[in-house]
Amino acid sequence: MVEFHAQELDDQEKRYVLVEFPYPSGVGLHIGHAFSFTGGDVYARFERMQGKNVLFPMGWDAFGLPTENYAIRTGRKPQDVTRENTDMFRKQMHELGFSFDWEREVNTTDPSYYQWTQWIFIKLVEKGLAYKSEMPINWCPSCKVGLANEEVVDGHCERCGTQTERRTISQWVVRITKYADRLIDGLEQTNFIEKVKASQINWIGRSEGARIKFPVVMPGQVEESGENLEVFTTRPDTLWGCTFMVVAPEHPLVSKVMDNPAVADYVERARRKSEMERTEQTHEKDGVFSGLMVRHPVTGQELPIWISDFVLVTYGTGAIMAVPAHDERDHQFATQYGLPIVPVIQPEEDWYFPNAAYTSMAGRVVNSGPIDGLTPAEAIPAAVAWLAERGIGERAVSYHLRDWIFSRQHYWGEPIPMIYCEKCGWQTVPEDQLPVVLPEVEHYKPTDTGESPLAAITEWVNVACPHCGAPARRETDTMPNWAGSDWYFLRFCDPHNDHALADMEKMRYWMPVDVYIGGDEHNTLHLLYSRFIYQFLHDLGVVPADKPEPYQKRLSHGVILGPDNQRMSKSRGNVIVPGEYVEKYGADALRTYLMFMGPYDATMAWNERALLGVKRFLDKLERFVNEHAGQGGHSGEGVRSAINRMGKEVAEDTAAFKFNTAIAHMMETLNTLTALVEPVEGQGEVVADAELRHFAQVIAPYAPFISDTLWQKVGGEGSVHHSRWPQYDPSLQLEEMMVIALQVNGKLRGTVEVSPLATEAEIRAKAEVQTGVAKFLSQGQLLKVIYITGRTMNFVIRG
RNA sequence: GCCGAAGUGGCGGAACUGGCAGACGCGCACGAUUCAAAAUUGUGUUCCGUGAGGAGUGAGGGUUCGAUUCCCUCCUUCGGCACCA
Repeated sequence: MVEFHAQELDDQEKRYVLVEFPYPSGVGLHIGHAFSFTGGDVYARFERMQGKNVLFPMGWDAFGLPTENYAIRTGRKPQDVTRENTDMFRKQMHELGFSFDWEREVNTTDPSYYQWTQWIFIKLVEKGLAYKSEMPINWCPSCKVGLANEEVVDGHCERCGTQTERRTISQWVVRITKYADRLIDGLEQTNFIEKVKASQINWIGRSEGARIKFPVVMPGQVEESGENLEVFTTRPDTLWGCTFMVVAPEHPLVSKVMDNPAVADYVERARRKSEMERTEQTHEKDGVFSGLMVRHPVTGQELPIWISDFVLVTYGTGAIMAVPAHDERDHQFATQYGLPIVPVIQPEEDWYFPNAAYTSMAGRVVNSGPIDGLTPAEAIPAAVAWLAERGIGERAVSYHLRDWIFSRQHYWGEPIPMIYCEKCGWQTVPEDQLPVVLPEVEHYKPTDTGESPLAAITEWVNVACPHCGAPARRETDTMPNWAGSDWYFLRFCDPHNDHALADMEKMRYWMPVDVYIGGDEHNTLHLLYSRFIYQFLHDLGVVPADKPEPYQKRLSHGVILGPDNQRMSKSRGNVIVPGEYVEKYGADALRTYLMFMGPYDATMAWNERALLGVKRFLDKLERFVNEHAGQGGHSGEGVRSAINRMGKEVAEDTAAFKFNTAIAHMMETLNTLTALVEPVEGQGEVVADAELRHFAQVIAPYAPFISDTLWQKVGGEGSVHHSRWPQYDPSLQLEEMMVIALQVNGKLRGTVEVSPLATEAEIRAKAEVQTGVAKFLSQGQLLKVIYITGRTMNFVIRG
């Protein structure tokens, strides 16, 4: 098999083609891998044949729970399991003919790799972007382990199915929210498809509005306590319609009234509710009056503060001003507890407020002092300005995006390179002591305390404080799965560097990734996290200053369903394993079929009959080449023009990732050739080796194995994969006749065959005598004739 | 609810910036080859109609000589987010 390596700092044009590196699971490559990698491989091979210097790397995102679980279950070392799995994946990738540059293979579990993952974390700490905080986690009482959100399925532990609960433990948190605006703005410099941009923007969830202070009045008192309840709202124009306040059960103010048994009871019930129940949209809003009041900062009215878990402590300030006339949730709550509803927007249509909230932005503001008469859109900035002048409120922005919990209580991940000293607090591990190597041990079972299994390894945990030398302890949590994949595209530029994550000049040459192929499931989190880390590294000055974004283009490949049109799963028994089909039909047939199934980004069902059809095509091509190889002489005109056109069409489609139509063109061309060589009155057209070589080249990216065999059979030198794509010759197409569609009043009435050199008048003369057309022309008055070059002639008549 | 994508034969899907709708493949039908079957191979295959012809790209309107393509109104499906104030 031919090997492929990217050239270092070459003066050729570069192309960095990246497919998401896989998690090497124990079951081997699945069909989804085969599908997405084949797309990347076809494109990479095609670009090489266009003369580009292509970087098409592969590696392993090998930290992760399945390996850890498997290791725990079987008592084996995750390191060994990973090695076996990656060996299997690599072998299967070879069988499928993927042209990865294996000299650049990386593995996130390799200490020489995660040294730099740890280095990035240290930089985050140094820049104040990572901090330790008490954060709630999902806890599985059966596995005795903290779970990441993605490990909780419908409120249950992904591994054992036990219902999870929430616990609060101290964790490392990364301030991704600081980059929220940059992560939105940076999208403008990419050409991701709309879907991907939208999901990123959606996830960040930026909303503009105001923060407003409401002075708190303690129970039984008339005077304000001096304390303020601050709320965030996107509708400051409705402030005058606020009739009560609601705070989340976890809001600090609530602790002051916990001696109220009704409050204590409600807070306890809310705490026990699972995340599922709390976010269930349909669940009834219940709450409890706190006994506290606020003074409306504008009207001076006293308003009650309620406690309810429909208000989230994690968003805004954890407290809201309720405007039941103009917010559905507030309306529902007010109706339930008989709280007043005061409209302050006059709707354009009839509206009966006790029935529903009027949330539209159409209408006029009323009963609102300084902003009366304005439309809500005008009133929002006016209200903010008015409040700001009086020190009551100010413009504010809020995000759905939350800071990123970076700790995992697992063994099989990158150790977080931090040391805790009683005297000095948290210290980063000095850079020259990186990597902090994950110790290989016999027992890496989870502990009862919720700590990572690493906590049990005292000889590893106990260490001198890097600052004062006193006895200290290592952080025993590890990093999340995302950590290693946040920056791997940089490492591919320079995978063996031991002084830096990658050499600046090499990154300058290769970055950004030109095309990044991956699944929809990574369009939000992985893409956001890795863009954030890249932007952070950009601020550090360790990646090229003129490249603010890591990925130029993002392509999300589709999904292959089982033959039953359902998602593949073991339980359904509809799983398709690529290896089986490589054996049965060959890698070329499987690859070509996968690319032929439909658009690259579509969801499509597996169909073995259709695969057989592709196999038939390849066999037919092989037979055709064998029959015609070494004939000598020159190909006929029809043959030359068909092959010439195919080269152009396949190139255009492949470059645009329209693999299905590219293959259709090849099939069509083979059908044409078969017809052309058929003897008509004695002699069919000749097919010379030169044209057969072109065919081998054009199919080479799709069917790398047989194309090379065919190439050599028809006199190709070396490997077809090192050859240059056949040149398109426009002059060959000039000899072909054109078929012009003839219309009368836009309806097809016939066709006429003309030379490409024919003038409009000549075509018209031929067309007018065409029976289908002539019939109509004689019946009516000709108004005008519209000719679209090379396509249509339309006769507009009346009568 | 918000955001995004998409509705074309029996099926997967083609159709460049408005210009022959159904390329290519699957399936199906009939034929060739075969003792027979498989494999291979030929022809046909949007629907209605014997035919001339007519209808037709989710539904309804519009613009245009001409609309799968552009505009408006609606319907449906899929995907993401969602008590986010």
